[in-house]
Amino acid sequence: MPPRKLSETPGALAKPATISEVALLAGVSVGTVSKALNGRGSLRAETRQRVLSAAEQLGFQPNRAAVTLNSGRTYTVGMITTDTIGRFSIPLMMGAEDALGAGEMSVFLCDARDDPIREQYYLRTLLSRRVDGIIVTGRRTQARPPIGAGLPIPVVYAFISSTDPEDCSVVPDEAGGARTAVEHLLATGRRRIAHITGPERHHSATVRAAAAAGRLAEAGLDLAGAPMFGEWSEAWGRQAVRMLLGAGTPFDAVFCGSDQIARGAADALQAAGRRVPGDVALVGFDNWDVMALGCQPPLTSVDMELETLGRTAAEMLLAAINGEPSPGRHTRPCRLVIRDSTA
Amino acid sequence: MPPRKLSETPGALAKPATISEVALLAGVSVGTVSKALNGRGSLRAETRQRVLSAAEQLGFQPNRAAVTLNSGRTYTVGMITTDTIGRFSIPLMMGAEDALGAGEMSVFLCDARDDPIREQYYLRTLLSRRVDGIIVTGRRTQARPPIGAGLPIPVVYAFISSTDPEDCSVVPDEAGGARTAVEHLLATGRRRIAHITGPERHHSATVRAAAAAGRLAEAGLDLAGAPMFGEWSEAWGRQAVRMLLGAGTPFDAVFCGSDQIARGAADALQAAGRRVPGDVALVGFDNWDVMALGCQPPLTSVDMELETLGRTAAEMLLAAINGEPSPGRHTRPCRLVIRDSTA
DNA sequence: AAAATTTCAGAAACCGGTTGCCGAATCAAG
DNA sequence: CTTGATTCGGCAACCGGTTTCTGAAATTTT
Repeated sequence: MPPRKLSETPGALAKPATISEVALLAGVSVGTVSKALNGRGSLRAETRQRVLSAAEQLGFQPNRAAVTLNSGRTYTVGMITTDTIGRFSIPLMMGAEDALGAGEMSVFLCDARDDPIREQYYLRTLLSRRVDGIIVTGRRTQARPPIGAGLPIPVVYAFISSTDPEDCSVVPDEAGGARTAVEHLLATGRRRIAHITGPERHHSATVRAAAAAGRLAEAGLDLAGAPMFGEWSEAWGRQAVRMLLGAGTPFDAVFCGSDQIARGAADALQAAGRRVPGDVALVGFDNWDVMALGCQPPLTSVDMELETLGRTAAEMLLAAINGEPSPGRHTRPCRLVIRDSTA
Repeated sequence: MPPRKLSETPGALAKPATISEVALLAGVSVGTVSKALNGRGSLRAETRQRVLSAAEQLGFQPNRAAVTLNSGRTYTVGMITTDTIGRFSIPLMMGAEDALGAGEMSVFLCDARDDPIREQYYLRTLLSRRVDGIIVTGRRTQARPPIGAGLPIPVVYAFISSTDPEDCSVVPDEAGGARTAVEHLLATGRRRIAHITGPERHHSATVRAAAAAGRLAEAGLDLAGAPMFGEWSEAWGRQAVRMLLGAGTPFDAVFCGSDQIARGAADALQAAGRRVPGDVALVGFDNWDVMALGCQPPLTSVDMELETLGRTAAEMLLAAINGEPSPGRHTRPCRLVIRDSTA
């Protein structure tokens, strides 16, 4: 039998075949077709085969709307990114989409763009479409109010988390990542470690700074100078290093709150004649390939394993849909990727 | 009336209300409810109001599967990214999602990951879900074979294009962008312009290189040396500049095929003691903010306006769904963003 | 050969909405 | 007061599948 085309009339917009057309062609009733295609009931092997080839001949694909109407299941989930789709959302989404696709689930993409009105609009849309569940993601790990109360379907927060401790959230262990970074610097013999990071109002910045200082304290050490809060930009990395050099504080390593900051720091250090990693070791955060690899030398960095995080969130959502919820906040470890900037 | 919750029993997974529950509460038949909510038929104002408040009280949202079943419309489109979701796909997707959301359409996200099998799987899934249309995107502008023949629904290619000239494709005018870049360099007095770009097998690289050389020829000039094909990386940008300097070819500007290459070039130029833009002006391509703004000095760059491109593709798809297809290849202009690297 | 059992496929209800048609109630005209 | 026109809401078919129930035909048992 030759491979079937999706339509007998290429170029024309043919209507998809329905089950009754298959029934007609096979000379049976629609109920029989349904049983044959789904392996239900008891049918003669010859009948089943006749139905199967009729279905194949017509390129029959069951109308999911009709299936949904009986089963109540849509095999569909919504993914809401509370802020704009960006660098952090992508690996999350890819991991989630991959895990959901393997479970035969399709994903509705909703970009709320930091607008609560858009967010509620999307929520209503998804509920009207009777999605089986919802994944909420965002650019920041900060906790946020639940997207809705008493929803008829399970919700999982990924990267971002919900302020309701009963909600299921999957977040990276940023504190653990920061501790690992500091441990690595200590292990390579550094003792005067400075910290340059993002805005103090950002949860990630304060958590990482506190964890870094905490790990140093365990070793009987302090940060070289106070943590330097600024922005998540290369320009701030450059500026902070110049301030550090100007202040005369001795330091042999800088742990940065992001790879962008670290890259700016690397540039400013080299401009000032300090060698990396000879004079100063450098650790970044995010393991963003274009930054970490584009930097000279390539950056050691903390990877939050966002794709795994997204996958985990999706798996938890699937479990919740199947009646096995995982309430509460779940942290997942970060991974230190060692490159030349600390070699 | 107090604002309604989505459910009367927060915490529990309440089933969504159906139209017959609304009918029961309002004391009318389901047909009447449908007419009241959709403004059809002729109803007494009092009856309509009674139905509306009953619906609101129950938080009624019509089951889209049921609506789909009799209208045949799903108000849903599929978006297939042929390769991994990345830097180029994101603005495209955001633009498309925005335009579609305004048209009350929901978007299915499908990441084919460069795998033809995944691609066909997603295509079948989308057809089974009876999406109203499909947008195909990809990382490269290169033409690709149509995703399917004789499909029952319209398809629009965005950024990427189809080899079938009858298919609707929306692509950036890369050649025009390259010409504009060269024109800008000429206008600022540069005459010896080198070109560093990506792999020769990439459509984008050859098109841009040819357009740049063509525009120079119109001015009676040649490129400074042959176009340098390599990779889309900073490392290649650095290496190519060193080669250029080593060869002794005089040049006062470099037009780069990407912002990453341009940034590498900037670093290598400065390391060799050439000032940007004093000695050498630099133009990138893509206008990728983190690269163009992180670079010192900030990069002049060609913006392909991908978000607009995505929006246009979505609008063409909506038109096609409404019976007004726009067959053929549609190019959209690029925009030159001028910054300090050519000031 | 008649009765009991098993096999297999069709009829019909159902999921949750939409819509055309029809009849009851209301009102104006004769 | 009867007739005719109009308003308004219910009934039922329909969209495209799934599933239960039922009964005819085929098979086995006595």
